[in-house]
Amino acid sequence: MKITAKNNNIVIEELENFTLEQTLDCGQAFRWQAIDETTWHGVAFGKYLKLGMCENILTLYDVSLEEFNTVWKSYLDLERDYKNIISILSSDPTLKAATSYAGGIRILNQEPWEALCSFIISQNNNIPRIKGIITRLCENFGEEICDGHYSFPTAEKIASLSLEDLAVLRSGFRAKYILDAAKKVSSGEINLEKLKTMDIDAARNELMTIYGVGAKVADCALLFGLGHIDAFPKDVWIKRVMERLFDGELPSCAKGYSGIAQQYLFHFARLTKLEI
DNA sequence: AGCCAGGGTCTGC
DNA sequence: GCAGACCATGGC
Repeated sequence: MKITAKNNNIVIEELENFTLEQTLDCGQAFRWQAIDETTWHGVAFGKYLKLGMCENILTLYDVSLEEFNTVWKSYLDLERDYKNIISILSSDPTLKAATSYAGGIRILNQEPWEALCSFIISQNNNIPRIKGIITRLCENFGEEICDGHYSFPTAEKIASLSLEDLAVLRSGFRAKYILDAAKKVSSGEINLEKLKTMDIDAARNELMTIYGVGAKVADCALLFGLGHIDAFPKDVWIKRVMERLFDGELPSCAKGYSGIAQQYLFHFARLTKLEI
């Protein structure tokens, strides 16, 4: 991986195990849109980003080296050695097959509150509708960053709202869960930053004190927002995978990387519908 | 048209 | 501890 700054852009060459479509549209984040075949844009950490990829060259448009180093390098998980992880996972034939379908996925390091709130919305829901609800959440209660692009609203902002205010989301029974999470986070009753360094089981237990947060939603927050790379969220697809392909348990080679394995398997399962 | 969706809570055994 | 009803909404 070779990083250079030119013409207000950041250009990353020799980047392997990364594709925009798989990373930005694999169901781990819900706010990225394709502009054309090679270009995507969206908002994270309150900043708008447009990025494009041709061959194995990634370009982040209109980004300073400082912004890249402090925000996007970590967000896109560019420093993790996925090549090595894939080779470790590949000692199991099923995981190897999954990585061959989904080898361009990176686990995004999202903002803790955005990840938690997004996956509360995700429960018993489908990805297109999740995206719609989150779009309305940001457009109604976030800040406009540049034309038509909004930040994810803070927990404080949402905590100041009522259930009636949230009706515009059309999020159904999830609205009361969103409110409770926002209140617990904004009051400091739950300190998301602290959960990053906490033992994963203790952190999960704290998250599950939120009304409407069970093990699966908690594990998504841990994996996608709190840096717990060994969290293993079990949604309906992963449950099918575990039953049909693994006899209930992940192979031992996935130890320490179960979150990454999980995302490869999720993408693989949805893509193939397990009709394999 | 009806099943399903990156589930969780509550109730009743 | 565990199965089953129920929860809102809309994508396909």
